[in-house]
Amino acid sequence: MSAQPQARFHAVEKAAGRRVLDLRRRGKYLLAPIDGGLELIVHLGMTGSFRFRGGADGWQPDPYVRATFTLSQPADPGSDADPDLHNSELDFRDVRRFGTLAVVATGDYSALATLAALGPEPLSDDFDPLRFHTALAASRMAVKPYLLTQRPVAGVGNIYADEALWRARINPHARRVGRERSATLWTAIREVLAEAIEREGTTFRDYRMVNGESGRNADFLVAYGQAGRACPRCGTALRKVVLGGRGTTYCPWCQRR
DNA sequence: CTAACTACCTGAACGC
DNA sequence: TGCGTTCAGGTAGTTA
Repeated sequence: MSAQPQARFHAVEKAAGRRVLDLRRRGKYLLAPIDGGLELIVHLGMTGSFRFRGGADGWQPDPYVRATFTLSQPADPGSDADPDLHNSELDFRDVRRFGTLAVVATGDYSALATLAALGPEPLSDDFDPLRFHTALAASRMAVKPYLLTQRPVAGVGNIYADEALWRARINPHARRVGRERSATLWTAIREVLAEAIEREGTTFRDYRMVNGESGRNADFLVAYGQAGRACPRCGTALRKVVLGGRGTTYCPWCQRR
């Protein structure tokens, strides 16, 4: 692989020539164990995407490509790798350059504090409603910024936090969330994420699938980006505030404290 | 230790 | 048209 030296790129040159052993996801992080006892970690940040060159969408690199992975034929004949990918070039495009690439010792996430403290996978059995309530009860933060820390549950960002809190009728400023409401939020998070995944993501501008297609979830957003519109439940105008430095839209009636 | 605030980047949309 | 301001899907670093 080749990459520009960047502040948010850590030891990426160590990935060159390595074989990718696996490719997994935890929250918003992509994790690829590579040989040599190493692990390649990718975070797309706000505007990152992966694109294959020369595919059906005709993608060609532009000035926002920060790294390129050149994939080679698996040396192992028994590999399940796709031989069509031989010599393919996979670009990491990232307009705002908030994305992260890092190579670390396998499982050593000490250089990435958020990953090291990452909460359970929201759609797995590890995401337990009682433990979720315990985490919310232990935090002194407002519930929405706390969700964005990735500690109570992995993978909930600004869009899905607003959507889930609206669905659960919880005020984003709330610092105490009872057991019943925690369970409602637990369900809402799983529903909101599962529906967005079913629609292949939320595209405003930069987010793309690897084949260049947009996700279809943006048209289904009820809260995020809908300030001033009528709440679909009660008709009250949705209100936008800044909370924890992030734009936050909610229904001042349904989500009253 | 937690929580709050700032920095990091570029581009699009908006007001004048 | 042009220019300045604000905002954007996120996390890492610093400070209290």
